[in-house]
Amino acid sequence: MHDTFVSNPSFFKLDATLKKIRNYWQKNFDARQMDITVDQWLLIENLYKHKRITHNELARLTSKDITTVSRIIELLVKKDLVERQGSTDDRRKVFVQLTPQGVNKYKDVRPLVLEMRKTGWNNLSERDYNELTRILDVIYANIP
Amino acid sequence: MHDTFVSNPSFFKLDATLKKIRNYWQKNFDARQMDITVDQWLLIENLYKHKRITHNELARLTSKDITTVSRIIELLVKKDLVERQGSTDDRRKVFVQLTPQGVNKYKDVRPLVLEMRKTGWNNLSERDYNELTRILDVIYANIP
DNA sequence: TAGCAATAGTTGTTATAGCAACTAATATTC
DNA sequence: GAATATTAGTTGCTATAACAACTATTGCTA
Repeated sequence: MHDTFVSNPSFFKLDATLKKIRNYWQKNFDARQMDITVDQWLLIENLYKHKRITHNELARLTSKDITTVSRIIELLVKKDLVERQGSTDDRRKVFVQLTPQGVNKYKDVRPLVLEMRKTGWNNLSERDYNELTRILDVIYANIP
Repeated sequence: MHDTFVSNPSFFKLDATLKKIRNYWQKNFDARQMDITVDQWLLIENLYKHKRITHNELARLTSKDITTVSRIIELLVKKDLVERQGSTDDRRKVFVQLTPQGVNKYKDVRPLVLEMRKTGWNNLSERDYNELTRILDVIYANIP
């Protein structure tokens, strides 16, 4: 393995790309008055898909710290997009689900997200997508 | 382009991979009492390479907001790793450079960083590295 | 079954990220 | 050359990230 390869700047490149995507998403959310952040969207997306899950599961699904999830959920509850329900069989658990307004928010934002994903993948093939996925998966698995 | 491709979760995967790398780096920094954060390291690395630059240039080089750079530099100054010098020809500018302790910090941390980069690229080839770089560059360029 | 360990979640603290508003200095333009 | 625009940097604010410490509950085990 070459030294230039070992001392590669991929961390920087990953970080820069992610920041660019995140800023682009946020600017579009703001421009269309969606009144949510990118990470709030990620939680909404998962709640739409999984209907009714705990903070813990949501944290695992989104690769977020449970404290971060707890605080984002708090903001979403304040916006009436999400509601919490204590579990009856295990009273430590708190279930979370979208309110009707939360479901509407999902449906409002979703087309914009698809559009932006398309923009990001412009000039790239499905093979490129598979390559990126494969490489990131290997890196992820390499790290203890 | 397939719908599954358009609705791909690459943002999530990028985010998850970057978090894993960042946490791994931070844990190793902490374990060896390096007393810096990952982003502080990124600034130190750039300051070592460029010797004496302004906040603005540092922000551009690291893809960070200038306010973020300003605050990280503040922390590094408190640790005596970095010193600021007002420019004489343009008194708006502030030049930043490593102190001797800052240079020592770079030399202390550098081998660990190379080791961790190697770990991340385990089971991957130089071709994979070039593919990742290419794909991320295209995504970056796609986004307005 | 009493004591201890593990789990779910919250709160406090520090760091990074980005926007807006601000100061100070320099550049532009009429 | 004076008014205006632009640029470099700081400060205030809100959001996300991660760790530590904490409460409440549940599970395990001697």
